[in-house]
Formats: sequence, C-alpha cells, structure tokens
Amino acid sequence: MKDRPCRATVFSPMSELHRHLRLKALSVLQSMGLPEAAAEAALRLEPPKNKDHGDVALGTFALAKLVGKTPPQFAAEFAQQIVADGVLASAAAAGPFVNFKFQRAALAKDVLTMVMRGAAPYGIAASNGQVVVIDYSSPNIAKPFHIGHMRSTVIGGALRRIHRHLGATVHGINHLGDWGMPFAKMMTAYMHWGDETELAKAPMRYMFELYKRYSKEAKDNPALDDEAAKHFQALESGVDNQERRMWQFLRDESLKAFQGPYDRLAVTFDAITGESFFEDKMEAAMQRVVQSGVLELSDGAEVVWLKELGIKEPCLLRKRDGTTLYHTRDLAAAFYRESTYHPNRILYVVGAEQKLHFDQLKGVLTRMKEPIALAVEHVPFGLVLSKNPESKWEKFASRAGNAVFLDEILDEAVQKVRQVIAEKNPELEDKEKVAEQVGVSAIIFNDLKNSRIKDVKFDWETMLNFEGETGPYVQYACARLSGILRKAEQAVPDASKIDFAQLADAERVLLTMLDFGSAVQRAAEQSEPSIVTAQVIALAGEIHSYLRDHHVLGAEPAVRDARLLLVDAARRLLTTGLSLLGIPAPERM
RNA sequence: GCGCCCGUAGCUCAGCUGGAUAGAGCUUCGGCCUCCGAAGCCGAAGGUCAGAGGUUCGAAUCCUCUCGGGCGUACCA
Repeated sequence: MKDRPCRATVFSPMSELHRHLRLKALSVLQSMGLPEAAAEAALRLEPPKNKDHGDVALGTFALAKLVGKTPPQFAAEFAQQIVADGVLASAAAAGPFVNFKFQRAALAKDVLTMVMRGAAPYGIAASNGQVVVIDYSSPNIAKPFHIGHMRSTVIGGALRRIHRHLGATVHGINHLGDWGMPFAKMMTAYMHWGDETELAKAPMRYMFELYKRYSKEAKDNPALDDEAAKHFQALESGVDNQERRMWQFLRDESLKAFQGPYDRLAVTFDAITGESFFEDKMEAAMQRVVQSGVLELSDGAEVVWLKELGIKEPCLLRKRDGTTLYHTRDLAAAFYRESTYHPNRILYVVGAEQKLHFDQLKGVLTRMKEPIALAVEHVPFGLVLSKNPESKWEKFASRAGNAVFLDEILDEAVQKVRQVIAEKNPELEDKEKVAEQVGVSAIIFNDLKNSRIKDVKFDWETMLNFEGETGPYVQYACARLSGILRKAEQAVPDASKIDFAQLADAERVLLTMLDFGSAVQRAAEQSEPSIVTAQVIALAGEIHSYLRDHHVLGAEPAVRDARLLLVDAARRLLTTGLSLLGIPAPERM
C-alpha cells in the first residue's frame, strides 16, 4: 500500500546471445580502461539499420568520448580486441560503428530450443512482479456495440495478453458506461414514446431508435433534458423506483447483447465493474477530496482547479444539482483499483478525444498528492474513419445510416472470406469455422496494424483484399507451415538431435524470431500492440521467402530434420504472436 | 482564441526514442505453380520526410515558428 506505483522497469528479456555479447563487450571495455559503470551506461547495443551490416550494432560515439579518442579509432581498437568464440562469430569496425555477428549454429540453437521449450520471451514469462490494471472496451449500455467500440476492445484485449505474456498480473476491466445522463435520456425517451412489446422484441435496437429520436427532439425541446436530469436524480437517489428497475433491465439486456461481439473478438474481462459499481463509493471519494483541501465551489458546482498543472479547465466533481459526473466515478474507480489491486500501472484505453478528461483525473490525484496519480496512464487511440461519397475520410458511417453494429461489419468480412475459400480452397473442411476465424481476424488485424494514435481508415476495398500486410496473410503462413508438418508424416525431431549448422541459410528467419522478445517488451512499455503486429508480419514474410528456395521434405535427412524444427518453431511463434493479438491460427484455410 | 494530436512514395503506413544508402504493403508494370499451400515469392517504378530556422560530429526523429488536417475546450460520457 505504501509502495509508490512506478513505471514498469521490467526485466528486459535479453536472449542468451545478447547477454553473452554484452558481457564480452563489457570486459573488453574494462580492459581498455573504462570504468564499469560508465561502460555499462554507454554500451548501447542496437539492431543495425541495415541487416547486411550485422546482427547487432554498436555506435561508439559515447564510448570514444569517454576515453578521448575519435569514434572510428575507438571502434577499430575495440573490434580488434573482440575474440570470436562459439557464440560470437565476428566484430567488425565500420567507421564509428562496430558490427557484430553471431555464429549461425549458435543463433539457430538458441532461438529454436527456446521457442520449442516455450521459454520466455517466446513463451509466457514467470511473474515479473508487475500489476497492471487495464480499463478497456467500456461501452455505454443500451446503445449498439459499434465499430467505434471495437478499437478500445481490441487494443485493450491485446495489451492484456501482452502483459500477461511478460509475466505481469493483469486485471482487465470493462468499465461499462451504465450510469449518468445518456441513460437518463434514454429512459426519458422510453417514457414518452416507448412501447413494451416493441422493447421486448429487440431491446437494443429499439432503445437505440428511441435514443436517436430523443436526440432529434431535444434540440427543439430543452425541457426533455430537464426531465432526463430529474430521472437521473431519481436513479441516483438509491431508492428502488421505476428508474432503477428500468436501469437494471437495460443493463442486463445490454450485457447479453455485448457478449456476442466479445465472443467473436475473443475478448474477456476479469471484472465488469461499470460506472454504476461506484455509485456507493463516490461519497467516500468526495470526502477524500474534501479532506485533501483541493475542492472548491465554483458557480455552485464542486470543482478542483488545475491551473498550477497547466490545465485551464477545472475538473468538475459535482454538478449544481448535486449529481455526480463521469469524473467523480473515475476518481472513485481509481481509489477502488488502488486498494483492490495495488497496481503499478492503470491503463485507460480510451479514445484520444478524451485526453483532457484523463489529464484532469491525473491532475486531481496529483493535487491530492495521491501516489496512484503516477500509475494513471491514458492510452489514447484514433478514430475509425470511412470514405464518404466525395472520397474524403470522415467518422465511420454506414451506407444506410449513422451508427453501425459491429456484427454487421464482421459478418460482411466473413462473407468475403467465404467467397475466397470457395475460389481457392473449395475442398476445405470446416469452411464456416475457418471463414469466421479469418474474416473476424482480418478486421482485428486491420485495427491493430498501425500505431493506435492513427485513425483507422476503414474501407471495404482494402478489407476485401487479403494480400500483403493483413491478418489472412499471417494466418496463411501458419497454415502453410502446418501443411508441411502434416505432410512430413513424422514427429518433429527433438532439438538435441539437430545439427544446427544446417540452418545457416535461415539467418533472416532466425534473426526475426530473435527480435520477438524485444518487440513484445516494447509493445507493453508503449501500450502499442502494433509493434507485435509488425513483428508477426515480418516473421511471416521471412518464412514465406525462405520456403521458396529451401524445400523441407525433399532435403537430405540432416537438413530435413533441421528445417522441420525451424518450420515448427516458426509456426509456434507465429501462433503465439497472433494469439497475443487475439487472432487464431487455423491449420488449414 | 487557447490546448493536444497528426503531416514520410499516387494510396495506407513503418522507421525500435539522435546514427550508416529513409523501408514495407496496396496500386501499376514485368517475371515465377510437372517443385512441401500462388491468401505466396522475385524484380521494376515511385521521396524537397509539409515548409523555414535552430541545437551538434550527425536530425524524418529534439527545440522554435509558419502552413495544412483532426480532436478537445466546466455542470454529457
């Protein structure tokens, strides 16, 4: 409880190869007269810009400065003193750089045995002691689960798996929007125009229709908003009244309806504690704010000013009419999460348009001198856009109306996959299952492909095309590898029986596999699943290229065995990578 | 107005926190299925990294300004 939350300083999953290289480099640096600590800090081993240079590169600018030599001079001297061994093949100076190369057999052995053992970072790591709370998806009840909700759901789901993979204890939370004014507006609409039998037929769609009508009519009739505010007050009074019963009904129906998309997207939660969960926790939270002395009255509302933190707009915690706000509930939620989970990080996977909200939340906690303030991290993402008739990008709109149910999008993608299967693999078994797996994955993959802050530009022409950097492309690589293993009609040989020297020609595949750990690590640190997506695309590409010139089944026994192991390992790692994204890897497609 | 984000090939984007000749995919064009899956592979074409200054050995990356686009700006979430 007294532990100050801090940014993840997680153990970096360095491979044995890198560890070996680093130790060796450090000992040479010390023999060259550099103090250990200085050498440690200045020894920045990084991937070379150009793969042809080597496996690992070292820019010697900082190191050279420490000993007062020019970088090229230093690099030459340093490289000369590195002696090749069973792991390290060479160290070559190139101007101010030193390029290292691993022994190919050692590279293959290290990567493949680790992958096959499921050892970290290729498999799930042992506990790293980190606790991460992730708040994602969080749709509003009684509204359709539409394309806009998908981003938070899919990004959050991926982050949850990525942190788990790295050994963190993760609490995935669906902070349902089941409280507040939107719901009260819907209730108002129902009381005016609602029809019980219509509601029973298709609650979600019907309520959405009513909500749209409300939005339209409220423009000319502000009295509706006043009425809604009253309903919200009645709801928040805690009394078992009409409002509460209706709220319960809509919440239950919504959860039922949301389960559809969640199942299809393979997203799960550890807790569904929506805003309503904090109904009885807000007063205590407000007390805490009062006691910290930062709460002020402004125009009858209770606010916290944040000017000293560079935020002009105050954070409103209670309205003039005494009811609470989004902020109040998020504040109560932050306290609850702190005492319940003791997290190092709390990630809020919420659209970029809500940046101010989270700056304010963090700001209030900061002004209150609450340590949990440091753990609060907004993970923003861009909008989903579609092309309008003038072929300009704008907020997603269907051809027919405004909001689009996610199911409709997924169905359309699955339908396209059915066509492709009929064309390319009509004999396939389980066509329906595979179509669902591939179609839904194409949508998910498209969403996780680019940096999350970029808007997702969603057009059917791109989605219809399953070539290049797409979900189906990676799945296809898996299926192809599975096909080879199937046709081998033998068990994949144990790594202990492999002559790894036979895999010298697979260096590009192996080096890409070697990058997996750092990619997952960076994805977690930056809350950026697209790093994993890119990694998986790269590996699929390398293995596709490799298979062109290197046949497996027809090769000499020693070569065949080694390649079978490579194929199996690549398949496993691709499957793992995809699974982090929430994407299955069918054996045939 | 103020704040934040984005601007890299015709289009959609990478570029691992300041390093070597700026890379992919789509599109276009040209090749590759008697050979483990062509949803694939190989090649070609395509660039004033929005613009101008600055910081330094070195800038797409950091700072300042300008332009363009988006989002947000107290009783919604």
